[in-house]
Amino acid sequence: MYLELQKRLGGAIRSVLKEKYDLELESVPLETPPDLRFGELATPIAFELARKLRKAPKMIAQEVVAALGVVEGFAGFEVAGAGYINARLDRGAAARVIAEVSDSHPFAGEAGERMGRPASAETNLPAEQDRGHALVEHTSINPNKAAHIGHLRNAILGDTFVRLLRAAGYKVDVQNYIDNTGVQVADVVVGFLHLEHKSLAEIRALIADRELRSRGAFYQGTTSVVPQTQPNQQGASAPEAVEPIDYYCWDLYARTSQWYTSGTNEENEARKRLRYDTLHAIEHGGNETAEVAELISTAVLRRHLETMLRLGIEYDFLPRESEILHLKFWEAAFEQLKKTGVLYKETNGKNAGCWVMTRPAAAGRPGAETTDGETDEDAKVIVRSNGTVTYVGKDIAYHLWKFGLLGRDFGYKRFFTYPKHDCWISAMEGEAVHPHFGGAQAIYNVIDSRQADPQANVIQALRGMGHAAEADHYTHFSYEMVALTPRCAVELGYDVPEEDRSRPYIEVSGRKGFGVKADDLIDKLIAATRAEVDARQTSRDEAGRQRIAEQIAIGALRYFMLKYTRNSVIAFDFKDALSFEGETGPYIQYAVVRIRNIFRKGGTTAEAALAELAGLAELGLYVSGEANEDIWALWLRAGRRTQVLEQCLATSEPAYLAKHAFQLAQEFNNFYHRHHILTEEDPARKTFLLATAAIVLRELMVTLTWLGIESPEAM
RNA sequence: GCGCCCGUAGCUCAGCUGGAUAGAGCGACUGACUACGAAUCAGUAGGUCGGGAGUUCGAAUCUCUCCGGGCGCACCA
Repeated sequence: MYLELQKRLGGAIRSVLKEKYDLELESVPLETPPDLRFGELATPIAFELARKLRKAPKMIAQEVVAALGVVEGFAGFEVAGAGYINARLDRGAAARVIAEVSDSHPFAGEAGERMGRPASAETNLPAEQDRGHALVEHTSINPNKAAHIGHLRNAILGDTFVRLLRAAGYKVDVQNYIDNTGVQVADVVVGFLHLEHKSLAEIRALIADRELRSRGAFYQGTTSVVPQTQPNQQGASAPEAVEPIDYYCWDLYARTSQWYTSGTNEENEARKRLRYDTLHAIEHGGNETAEVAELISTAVLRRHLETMLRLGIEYDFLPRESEILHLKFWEAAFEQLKKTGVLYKETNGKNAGCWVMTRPAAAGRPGAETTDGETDEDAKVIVRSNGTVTYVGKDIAYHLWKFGLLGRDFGYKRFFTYPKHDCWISAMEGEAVHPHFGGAQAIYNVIDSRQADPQANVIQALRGMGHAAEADHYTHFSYEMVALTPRCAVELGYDVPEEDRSRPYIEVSGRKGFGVKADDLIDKLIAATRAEVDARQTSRDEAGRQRIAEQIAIGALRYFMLKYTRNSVIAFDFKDALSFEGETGPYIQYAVVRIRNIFRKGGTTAEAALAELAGLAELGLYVSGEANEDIWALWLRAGRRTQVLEQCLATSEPAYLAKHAFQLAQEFNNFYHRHHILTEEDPARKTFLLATAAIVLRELMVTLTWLGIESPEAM
C-alpha cells in the first residue's frame, strides 16, 4: 500500500515542480514523519530547492501545496516547521486498500511449507511477477565435520533471502557448494587412515553403523517438514544411540589438526607431506584414498542436509568440486581467460612462470595499472608455476557456469528426497532426465565477509572477460561471523586463556573443535521450549506438544540469526539464544496464537471478519480521531509489507523484515491490551476491531512464512 | 604497510537514499491476571551517538583525521 501511495505522491510533486519552476527531478525524497500528527508521508524537498530557487523553504512549500490540489488517496497537504510538506492520507480509502491486499488463502495452509511463488496479489507487485532467474548459493560447509552455529547463520540468512526472492516473483535455484576434495576433507581422511589406522572396509562399516544407529536414521525419509527429534531415552526397542558421523569427524578433525604440529620437527614434516599427498590423491581420484574421502564427505553431507531440514532449509542442487575438477571446467575457463587477456603469463619477479590476473583496483589508489613491460608484483596468481590451478581459478570456472557462460555442464543425480521435491547432486555420469541448473541472470553468494577479496577477484575476472552485466548481478551476500562470548566458551568447558577473557568475543574454530554444534543447539532449544509447552499445554498429547515445542524452538533460532544486520558480529551466548521473551521469534508467534484464540473464542474466522468489514460504512471514522491514532498506526504498519520486502531485496538485508514482524506484533499486543474486542458492545465497532485482528494475523503469517518461521496452533 | 568492517543507554542491537523531540530488547525499579491465556502490557531511571575538524539551512548518517576493536591481504584450499 505504501509503495503505491509513495509513487503517486512523488509523481504529483514532480509534475508540480516541473510546471511551476521548470525543474526536472529524478525523484522526490519521501519519508515517514516521526509522529502521525504530521501526517503519514512527508518530504523535505523545499529545503533542497531553497538555494536553487532563491526562496525561503517555507514559501516554496506553501506554493507546492497550493499547486498540488487534489491527489487521489490523499486527504490534504500542509506545511509544517520550517518548510516540511506533510501529506495526510484519506484514511478510509487507505484502510480499504490495506484490508483488501491479500493472497488467495492467507489463513490456510502450513506456514512452514516450502514457499512456492505466491500469487501476485499477495505481494502486491503488479506487472512484476516474473523478475527473472536468480541463483542463491548458501551453506557450503566443508563436508568433514558437524555444522556449527556459524554455518547456521549462513544457511538461515541464505534460506530467508531465497524466500524473499521467491515472494517477490523471482525463480530461484538454491545451491549448496560442496568442497569434497579440499584440505579439510583430506585432514579427516588422514585421521581415519593414519591416526586410527582404519581400512576402507572398516570405514564403510563404521559409517553404515552410524547412519543406522544415530539420529540420522530418524530423519531419513521423514515426511514432516521439521522432523521429530529422537528422544534418546524413550523407545526401549531402539538400538543404543551413538554419535552421528559428523560428530565423530568433528573430534577426529580437531585431533588430526593438532597432530600435524605435535611431533618432533621431523615427524611434523612427514605428517605435512602425508597431508598433501592425501590431498593430491583425493583431487586426482580413482584410488582408495579418494574412495575414503568420497564415503566420508557424502555421509557428512547427508548429515548437514538433515540438520538444515530441521530448520526447514532445502536445496535444489549440490555442485561438488570433484566434478568441477574431473569435468574439466577449469580447462574451459582457462581458454576463455587467456583469449580475453584477463590472464597473462608473468615472466619476471616473484611470480615468474605463473598465469596471473590484475587485482581489482583498490578503493584508495588505482595501484594495479600495469604499464607495458612493468611487473605487477601485486597480481593474483591463478595458475602456479607448476601448472596447477588455485582456488580462485576454480571459482571463476564455477561462476562462469552459474551464468551459463562456460559451455559445459554437470551430470546430475538425485541425492536427497524432500517431501515435495528432490535435491540433485553433481555427477560424472548423471541420470538421463534431469532438471537444468545454472544459466542464472543474477547470483547471490552467501559467504562470510572474510572471503571478500577472493569474491572480488571472481567478479573482476568476469568483468575483464567482458561479462559486465553478469558482474553487475553478482552479489557477495556477506555477513560477519558468529563468535562465542568468553563466558559461553568457559561454560562449554573450553580452556580460555586469561588474555582472551576480557575480549568481546572469541572466534569459533573447526580446526580446534571449538564451537557450538548446530544440532546440539537445536536440541537444547527444543528441550527448553518443550519444558514451557509441557507446563502450559497440559491437556495436549505428547506428539502435539513436541510439534509445538519444535516450531517455537526453530522460530526462536531463525529469528535470533535474522535480527542482527549482516555486518554485525554475533557474540553467541546461550542466555540470549534461549530467550523466548522480548524481541524474539516466539514473541511474534505468540501474537499469532493470541489472534487465533480471539477468533476461536468469538466463534468466527478471520475471513469472515474481513468480509464483514466490506459492509461497514464510514470506515474512516474508526481510523481517525485522537482516540484511534494507535489503531491507525497499527493499520499503517500492516500496510508496509511489500515496502519492507523491497527494501530487504534492494539491500540484501533480511533483518528489516524480521524487525517489521516484531514491530507489528508489538503494536498488536499493545492494541490487544487497550481494546477488548469480544466484549465490545457496538456491533459496528466490534466488526472493525475483529477486522483489525484479522489483518494483523494475515500480515504476521505471511511475514513469518517469509522468515521461515511456522505459526504454532497454541502456545 | 595496504584494504574492508565495527565503535549509539549498564548489556545486546536498530536507526531507511543526511531531515522534525536519538529507538527497541534484555537487565534494574513500580504497577496490571474473577483471562480475547501474563512467552503479555503500562510506567520510571538510564545516552558528550569513540574524540576532533569540515561540508550543509540541517550530521548518529557524508568527507578528513586521530583513538580503540575485529577481519582480510600466499605459487593454502
